[in-house]
Amino acid sequence: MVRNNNCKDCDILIRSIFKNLKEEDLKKMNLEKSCNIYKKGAIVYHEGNRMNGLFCVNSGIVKLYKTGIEGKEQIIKFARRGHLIGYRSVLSEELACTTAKVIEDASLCFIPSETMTGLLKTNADFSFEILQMVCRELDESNSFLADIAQKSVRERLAEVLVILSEQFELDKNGVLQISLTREELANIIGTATESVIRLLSEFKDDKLIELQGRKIKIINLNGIKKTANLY
Amino acid sequence: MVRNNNCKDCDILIRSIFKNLKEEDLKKMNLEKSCNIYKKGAIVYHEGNRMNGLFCVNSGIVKLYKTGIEGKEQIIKFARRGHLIGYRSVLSEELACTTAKVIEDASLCFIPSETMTGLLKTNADFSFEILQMVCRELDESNSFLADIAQKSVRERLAEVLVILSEQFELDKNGVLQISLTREELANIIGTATESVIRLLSEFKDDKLIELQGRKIKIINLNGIKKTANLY
DNA sequence: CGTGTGATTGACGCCTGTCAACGTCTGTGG
DNA sequence: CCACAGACGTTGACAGGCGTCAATCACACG
Repeated sequence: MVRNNNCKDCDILIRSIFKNLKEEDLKKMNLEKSCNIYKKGAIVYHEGNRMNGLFCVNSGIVKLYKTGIEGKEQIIKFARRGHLIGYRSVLSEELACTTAKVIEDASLCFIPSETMTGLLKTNADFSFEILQMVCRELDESNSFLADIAQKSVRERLAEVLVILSEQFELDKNGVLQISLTREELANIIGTATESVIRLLSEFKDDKLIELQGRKIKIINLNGIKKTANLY
Repeated sequence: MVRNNNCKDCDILIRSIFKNLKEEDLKKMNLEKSCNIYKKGAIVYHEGNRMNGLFCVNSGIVKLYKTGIEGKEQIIKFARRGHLIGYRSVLSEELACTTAKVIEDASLCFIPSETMTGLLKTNADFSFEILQMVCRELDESNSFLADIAQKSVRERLAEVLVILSEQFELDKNGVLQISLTREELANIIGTATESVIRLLSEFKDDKLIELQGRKIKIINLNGIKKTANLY
């Protein structure tokens, strides 16, 4: 199932990282890209794959993770509307170092390596934009590293709730708009599933959240921030 | 104390990240940069500082760290010959997110922001080179994140020994060519100083290493890799 | 020789991972 | 419509890894 939207009409391309593309760049990109629908559970690419392009997320959510000891997955990031995925391998010309799995039906645009590198070579503003994006990700990664290394599991879980509610917003009832299994929550912060379960129900007892299956309702965000040790 | 070496004669500039600079770029850089000596213990820049340039390490070792809970430092990286530091803040136009402290007398070249951004705007190859560097760092950070999150303190310490012996080589006797306090080792892997001390002496008992003060002699690298759970 | 920083060691106990059993829900096939 | 399998969630028991606290030692420096 292939949908070739016109890049000129794509508000993601126009606004975000691609906002510095000129008319002719957009035209070229439009011809060379291709847009696909991915169902929940689909693997976009696997760790170790040779990549010949990168993806831009139109809609849906894609989970990026590394496979660690004994197959345990370490979640690196949830990519959503406007995010690029797989660019690292294209740019550093290495094999994919993460796996990308769809956790909410997604529409992704595929941009071939040559298109990307062509843009980078000819458009300094675009290039700088990408550079800034990678720098921001680098800082996020380092910050999270420090948290994982220094905080208790309890603090980390609370912090993840804060981060997720910033990234995915809450609906009118305060329910977090991303649905994760307890195991996935555990794989973000590097702990056991059972620990997540126990801590979540402690948070519930503390009136910080309410739980209805995978739905997490944020009741007391400041309280959560406090238990996360964030100022 | 200022030393203005000529960039043309600097083998770091010629070889590494700057290898794609043209004659005229080098000349310009030579005029605009300045080279300083920093003594052990000196702070190059502080977390939160506004940066108006970045540094290239000529010699010595600079420790980059973030300050976390209750002032506990989380070491992100040891920068050495040929490495750039402080570039992230310059590129993403944000305040410094790490502190850079000299742990071995160092000579650093300061490159003003405008010089750097000028090069990025006009030299696509250079720009791409920088992009690749940041991508590599990003992957390193993510990989280390996964390790910290999933491995035991024992495994992490062993892994750090492996990484350090790759980055800083061993002298003819197998002694690691970087001198760190137990606390610094602890601050790399996110544990308590006492744990590092105990584990190091266990490693010694297991004939993996020998200790003479801060000197760590690697005896059985494969054994260390095994306890680090690396293949 | 006093002071300070770093290294060591021991005691203690909590946090957290592991194992196991069981409950719940959903989808599938008979 | 029911039975069953499989994935996920929950709870309890238990041990041990690792953090914390405190005391002591080693060494360098003014």
